[in-house]
Amino acid sequence: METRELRYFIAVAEESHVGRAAQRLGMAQPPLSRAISQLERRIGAHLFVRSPRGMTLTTAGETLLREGRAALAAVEAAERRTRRAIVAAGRATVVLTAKAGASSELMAKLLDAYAAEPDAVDVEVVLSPPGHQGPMLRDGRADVAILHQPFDDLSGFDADTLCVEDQVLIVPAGHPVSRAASLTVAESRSIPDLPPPRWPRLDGTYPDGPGPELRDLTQVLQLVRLGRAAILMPESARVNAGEGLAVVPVSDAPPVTTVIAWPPQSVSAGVAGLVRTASRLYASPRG
Amino acid sequence: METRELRYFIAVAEESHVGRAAQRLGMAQPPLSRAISQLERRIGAHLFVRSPRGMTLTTAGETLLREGRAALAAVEAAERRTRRAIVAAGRATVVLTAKAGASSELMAKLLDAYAAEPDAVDVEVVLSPPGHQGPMLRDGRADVAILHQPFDDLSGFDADTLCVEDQVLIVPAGHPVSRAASLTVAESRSIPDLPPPRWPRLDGTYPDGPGPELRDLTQVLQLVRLGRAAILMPESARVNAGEGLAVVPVSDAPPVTTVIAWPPQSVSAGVAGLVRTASRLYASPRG
DNA sequence: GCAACGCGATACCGCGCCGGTATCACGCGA
DNA sequence: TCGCGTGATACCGGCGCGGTATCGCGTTGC
Repeated sequence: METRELRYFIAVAEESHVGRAAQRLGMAQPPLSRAISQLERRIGAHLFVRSPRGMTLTTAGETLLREGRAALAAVEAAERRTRRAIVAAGRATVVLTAKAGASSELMAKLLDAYAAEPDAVDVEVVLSPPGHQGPMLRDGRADVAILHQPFDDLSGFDADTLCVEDQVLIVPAGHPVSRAASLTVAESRSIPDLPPPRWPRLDGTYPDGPGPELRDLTQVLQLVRLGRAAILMPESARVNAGEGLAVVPVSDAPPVTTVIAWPPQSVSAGVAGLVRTASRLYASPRG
Repeated sequence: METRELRYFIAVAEESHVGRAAQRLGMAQPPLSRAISQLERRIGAHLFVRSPRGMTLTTAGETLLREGRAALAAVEAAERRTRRAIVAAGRATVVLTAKAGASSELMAKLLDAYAAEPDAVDVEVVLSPPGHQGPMLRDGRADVAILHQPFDDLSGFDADTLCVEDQVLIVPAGHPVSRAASLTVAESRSIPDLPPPRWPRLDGTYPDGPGPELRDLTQVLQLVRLGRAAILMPESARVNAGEGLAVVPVSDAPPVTTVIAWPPQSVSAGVAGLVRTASRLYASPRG
């Protein structure tokens, strides 16, 4: 199977409509229709059931969609990382991605310690909204990531645990809720004038809701200070908090585990060194 | 990048020689040469350094070889699993692979328990030599596997622990070594007339050495009875041992952990059910 | 009940790309 | 210096991809 066929199949499967898929792929409908038929003939299975309303996946088709997405991501990851492996000024580079604004103290310590290593390579840090790190690691935009359990999906990655923390609700100082002894997660989500902020989805759009649209931690702390939002965060965020903020314990919030994760088939010297440094600093290997 | 290009690249990288790679691919040398040049131009990096002795990988090339092998395996896995997902007689099938002959009691229990589930699908069991299970899971010849730490590479798989056992050396009854109170691994490998057996590599060939060539546990136990070999195995193998065999503890052999493993992007209903049953029976999830 | 619409499939065509043969350029060893 | 082995280039033929035009068919609307 060629990646071209896989791309075509995924487009049709996602659109459930050959015409729209063709449009998305920038081609005409008939060749796409034919390509899908050829793929079905080569695989030896019907991938879609045709109806006058469009195309629906069969069981085999669902399998190919699930597996094919991962496979296509792997191919694109291989290409991206190869392109990035071109030695720039005699020195390779590693791309590390993390939640924007979070765990800044931990990351500063890690990067400083790694930079002091004799064989350290340059580390490019890419900060992105929560939940975007896993996909970046999977499709090769990053080589190594700081992830957070239980929020991020670690499946397919190797990982070392860096730290475990409880979560607290950060609210504007002086707000009535700041005097509460403790809250539940459900309560923290339904404070009338302090809606939880909204983070962008993978495609960059935002879910509906009353909360403000955000991209990083600086923005959210500013909004909390302005009395426009409340946010559930690991305790360590308190050190960045400063004036104008108060902290309320949340009784039933799960503890959050910060890990350093990497795709196992992608251990360049840079990634290995970075992980080794992290393990040395935080010493509690897992994977 | 197309999988055709990836296959060509991997062949040339592995052969370090365009001509031999072309022969292996069943094509002439010039188009392969051109395809590699095109790939390099499209990626924007030199993947090989050309010498009059052949082709050597650059750093970028090494990255593409490492990542590309995994990516190609993922594509082939997608295709194989799709082909297998064709509903056969109204019933899907799951392929489970395990070391030939080993852990038969555990597997029998697992398969019986699963077959009793209301929504169980057919399970095809594929027994293969030690070390072949991981690759089969990676390239889609199997959906779920019984693996053994620390021998098998679990990276990229999700897994649940089933049991942990110590290892013992199985020797012919009456052999002088059977009267030893305990041995080290090094000692167990160097008993003059009882060489460790040889298992096939992934390509089916055997490493050099004095020991007999084997493919499954039945063969090895027979050979041990005949006084031709000694083998290091988990304790549970004793139950299959029967007459003519003796067991010697091995002091420094690492304990072996039996796990059920599966590729995270490939959780069909059958795999999920099988894993659920295994966890229920052995209850010690690992992630 | 019939016409119009929307869906995917088919027919046909042209061109680009892939793979083939023949040959070249070049470094190395005899 | 010549021959050998390496990969690269030149050129050609055919397959396959993608394009336009059109069909078959089921659904929907009046």
